[in-house]
Amino acid sequence: MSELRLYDAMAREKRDFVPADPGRVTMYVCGPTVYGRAHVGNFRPEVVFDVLGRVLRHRFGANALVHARNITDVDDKIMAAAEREGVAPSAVASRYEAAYAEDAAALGVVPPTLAPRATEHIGQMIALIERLIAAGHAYEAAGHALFHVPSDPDYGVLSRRDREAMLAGARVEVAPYKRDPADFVLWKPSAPGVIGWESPWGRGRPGWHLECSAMIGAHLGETIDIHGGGIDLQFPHHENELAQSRCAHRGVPLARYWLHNGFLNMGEMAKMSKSLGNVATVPELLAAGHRGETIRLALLSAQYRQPLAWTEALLVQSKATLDRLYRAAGDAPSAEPDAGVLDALDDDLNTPLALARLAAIEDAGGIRASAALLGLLGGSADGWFQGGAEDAGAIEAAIVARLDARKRRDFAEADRIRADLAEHGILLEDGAGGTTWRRA
RNA sequence: GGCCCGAUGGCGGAGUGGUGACGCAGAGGACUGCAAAUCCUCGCACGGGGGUUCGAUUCCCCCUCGGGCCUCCA
Repeated sequence: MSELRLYDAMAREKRDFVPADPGRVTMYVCGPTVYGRAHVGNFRPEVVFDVLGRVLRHRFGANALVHARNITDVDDKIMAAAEREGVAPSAVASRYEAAYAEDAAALGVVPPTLAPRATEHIGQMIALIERLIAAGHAYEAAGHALFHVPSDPDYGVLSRRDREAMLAGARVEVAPYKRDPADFVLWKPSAPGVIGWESPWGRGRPGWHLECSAMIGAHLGETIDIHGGGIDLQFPHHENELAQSRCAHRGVPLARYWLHNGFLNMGEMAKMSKSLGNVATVPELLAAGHRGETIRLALLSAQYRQPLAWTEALLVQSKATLDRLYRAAGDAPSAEPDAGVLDALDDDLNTPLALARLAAIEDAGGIRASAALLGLLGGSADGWFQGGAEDAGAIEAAIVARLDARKRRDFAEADRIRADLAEHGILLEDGAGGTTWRRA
């Protein structure tokens, strides 16, 4: 077996993946702020780290992985949405948390081991701030608690930001109560009537970066193996998270490997969406006739760090690829995964190469087992080709009528029946064992 | 403006200092009443300009274009 190698943003190179404890591999991926329906791009990390989870379980054992993905359920955008709708922020949060789970499930994502919510860890967050203040890394000012960036000589190691350049390019006015322009909020005051919790610094709510540090500490430990998220989160979110945790934990690093997925390039879709006044969400894509597994394959068609051009054509192509794979896999039970596919995934999750090798596998059981590492081909071939079609009985009847016509050599009638079915999205195939049908 | 990443055939996308995977689409053939599926064959692409080198798509520099970040966007 080859070594699993992952590109670590901290080292800026691929490194052999060696967990601190092979019996308990810990992975934390930044999850959604639940203020609205997430679009497909939001699910790239979800699918990518789901594949990584599958690879890790294959390598270290089915129960060896602890995979946490947070839900940010307190945030100004949630409050704004609640305000608009005249409902409680918790109502907005729980609605979109459910929607997120539903969309992720449609893409074949295994629910993470843990899905902690920010609002359920306020106590831990307050305790973390107190530790930071006691250690001289944070201070209180005007009802806020702030992290003092100059107190941390290692600040910036992850994103390698040049402090001067950062300040020069700052687009946002510096709040007057900050001791240093780079200081960031750990806790901020809540006005009466809006969501908030009592704290040593008055009634308020946590800053964005704090929850991840607190929940990682509470559920996974001081140092985790893998920390993941979108490339946009590298700075400031992960940098700040890292600084908070390291400073609160005597300099112990927060994560051993930092992974960031690239963005979907929404060029064409964005244009399409713009004219429709919305963005491409999973339910919209499903309603347009694309299946979750098709969307999943499309999301895996580029290596996760690369940008991926997201287009309608990509979905059409992904569907055709699945047709072929399901046909090749048939009803074979899962066997052993292919070494070539494993090697490709071991090389920093090279999913396009894995897909290429998957296409070359001869043995059906090997196809299924290998596809399972990618979270594909989870269903039966019949389910893929015929599932969801309405009125299978009528289709069967039409097939019988067509066979009868063919026996009479009335090919005009036979072709008319076939064309009629095709108009309803049903394709016929005359094989050696008789005529079968499938959805277009 | 600063920092960072990307640019490969019609499309998606691997990979590499020395004859450029794979998939989808397309073309031709076999098969079929005709199709579909399957099998065989084919298309000969590394953004532009310099440089290093015996040789660059691969390394270096510049340019162009696209994307990300620059305090709460996956």
